[in-house]
Amino acid sequence: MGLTKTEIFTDVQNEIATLAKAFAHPARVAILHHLFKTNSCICGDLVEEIGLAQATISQHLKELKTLGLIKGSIEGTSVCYCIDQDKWSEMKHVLNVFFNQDITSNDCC
Amino acid sequence: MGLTKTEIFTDVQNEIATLAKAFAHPARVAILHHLFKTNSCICGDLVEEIGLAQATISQHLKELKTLGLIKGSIEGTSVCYCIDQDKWSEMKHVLNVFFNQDITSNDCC
DNA sequence: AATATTAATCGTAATATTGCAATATATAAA
DNA sequence: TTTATATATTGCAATATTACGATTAATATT
Repeated sequence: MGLTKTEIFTDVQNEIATLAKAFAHPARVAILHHLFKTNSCICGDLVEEIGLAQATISQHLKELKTLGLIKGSIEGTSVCYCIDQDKWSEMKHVLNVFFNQDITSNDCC
Repeated sequence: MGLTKTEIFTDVQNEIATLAKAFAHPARVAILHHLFKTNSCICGDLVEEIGLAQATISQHLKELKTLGLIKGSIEGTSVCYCIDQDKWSEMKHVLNVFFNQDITSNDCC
């Protein structure tokens, strides 16, 4: 099928999955890495930096933008992208709550 | 294509993407939620708990097991699954290093 | 206005993922 | 040994994702 049955899961479960999907492709991880490293707004450099076609990078940027993790502002003919710090913090919080479930659990097998 | 070009990314980038994929589907998040909540080893209850077919749950369990995040031990006819605490901690560390890149960066647009 | 530059979008091909019925396997119980 | 129970595997069908060339759109430059 390939169709996730989102309706049978909780909102939190769906949110975690949606956020995780952002990092589930190395190209998007690389884009975020680069945006952090340069600490400035990058645009077409990403195409050069990462070895993928412009259309592909643009598509990955769109996914990250749709999620709200990055934002872009037009500067002349180019677009300046950067991390959305607020959304990034929010994402970290949601995922950390999930990741830190283990603090009270024990091994059992 | 649908074929990720893993060779053009760093090992860390690929590792982050691979780990994130584990959480990129709500069914796997639900499985992990349940394994934590019961704090004991669950097997076929997951099929009942989550509303997916046995074959589907089994497939998701396999993915989590392949990644090493969970482990299963045979107990009679059933299989007892639980979180692999060591691998879980390792995963948290890798992802947190990635998530905490933001502490030194500023907004720029 | 004409041209160059940059990024988004469209269309398409190929691979991946999700889900399930059916079947296989393996152990427990009778 | 037969039967029941539980899980894994196989074989699809359908949808999603990845990637890219070509095109479009929008602004800058000349």
